[in-house]
Amino acid sequence: MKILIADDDHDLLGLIGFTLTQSGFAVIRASDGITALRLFSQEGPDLVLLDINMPGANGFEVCARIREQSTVPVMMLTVRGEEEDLVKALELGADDYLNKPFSPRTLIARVKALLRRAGLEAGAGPIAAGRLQLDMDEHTVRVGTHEPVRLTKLEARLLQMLLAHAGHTISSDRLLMQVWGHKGAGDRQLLKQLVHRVRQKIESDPSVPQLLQTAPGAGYKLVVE
Amino acid sequence: MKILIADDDHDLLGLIGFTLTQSGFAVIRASDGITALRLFSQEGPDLVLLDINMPGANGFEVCARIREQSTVPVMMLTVRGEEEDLVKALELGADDYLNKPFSPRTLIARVKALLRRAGLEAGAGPIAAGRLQLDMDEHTVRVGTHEPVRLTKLEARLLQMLLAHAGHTISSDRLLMQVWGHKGAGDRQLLKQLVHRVRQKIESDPSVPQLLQTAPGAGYKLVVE
DNA sequence: GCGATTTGTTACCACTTTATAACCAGTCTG
DNA sequence: CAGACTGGTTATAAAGTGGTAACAAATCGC
Repeated sequence: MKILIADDDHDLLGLIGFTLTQSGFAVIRASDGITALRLFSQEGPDLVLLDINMPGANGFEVCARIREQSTVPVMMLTVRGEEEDLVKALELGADDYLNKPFSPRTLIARVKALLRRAGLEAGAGPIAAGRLQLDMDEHTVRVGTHEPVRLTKLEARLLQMLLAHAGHTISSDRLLMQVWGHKGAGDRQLLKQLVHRVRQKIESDPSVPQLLQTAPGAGYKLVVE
Repeated sequence: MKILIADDDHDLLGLIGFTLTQSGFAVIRASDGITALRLFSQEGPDLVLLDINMPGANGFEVCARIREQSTVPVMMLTVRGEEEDLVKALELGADDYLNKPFSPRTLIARVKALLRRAGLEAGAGPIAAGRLQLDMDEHTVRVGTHEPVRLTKLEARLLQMLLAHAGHTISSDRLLMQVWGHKGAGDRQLLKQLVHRVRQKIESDPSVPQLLQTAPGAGYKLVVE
């Protein structure tokens, strides 16, 4: 599990890096925003820790840029009391924040919680629910005993979200956010299309969905018998 | 999602209550510490907002008592600069704090972030009162052992409000405000219609309401035996 | 760079939900 | 008692939602 840390405070960078390494994470360090963005594209980390005050490009800019291309979990490091910064960060799509100063214990707990929420903790191997088996590595689903079906990136991500909460309805807004990131918020058409395409692939009769059902006015859910 | 607010400043209590209600939370209000603790046991809220300075029992005491029996997320309202208070609150088990004064936008952002962190944002399951079971995720109600009935957004919202204060009459004005927001205020027809439609769905004989009853001249209430 | 795949955009239709209006019966009030 | 008001009902118009198709734009693999 790779984590990118960006902070211009060298001591803090060292401390955070050490703490995370001790807990078994692979750590990538950046001491300014530009470097952070370069390393992000280059390394594709599973989680990003951003200080707001940085030279080069500040935390907001980096967060916004990352959100343009990815839905990776982002945690911001904030200075206690800077309310405006905090709200701005959350609205830009940051998933959580951590007030400085913080204890290593807190850091680990929050990082783990965030990874868990993003459904990334388990890692390898296919996830299953009911008659569905999703393999995120191969980008395939298998329905019952049928042959595995190839999925596109977005289709896989949608199914991942639905599968992670199998049996429960997930709101359209939430799906939009999780699949497309911050930018996609509000565009229902995207979701309509994606659902349509996924149904073509996994339903035996796409016009009468048995697995990926609509909860009118609410969202979609994966039915597991 | 139920939130308990405790603050002795009546104006602030009103503002916070209104803000949260607008965002779809069910709000329980207390203006002193003793009341807060009583309502906590009684209502079992999903998040607690505590002012530190309160008559009865102050925020610290309330927070400590709550922590004896629950791990519910607690957010403290603090006065900027009172570092001592802040540290004490966090040591007592508060999960976050908010400096006064704060904007409604900040409040919402922080409350949501805290709920997210606590892993409560998604399906906290259906809320129940009497023979009614309301599932806000799926937008359905179940009356007794009948099949669940689908609700529209507004219907669900109305029932959420009534259910959150089951057994108590809620004034028409308040319902209008909470379901439609600012703009709907004053239009009784909207509410008449909505009540009518909800009764068609949940009452066995809609012309003789057993559950959603009228309090003439006052408002409506949900009867729980 | 080229063809194939994937993703985004626009449009249309059927259907549901919400808003608006009108009518009726009962109650309250001067 | 008349007139104003309230709440319930019905009918209809306006707005919104979800499914589908066709096509354009972007991206990927070679």
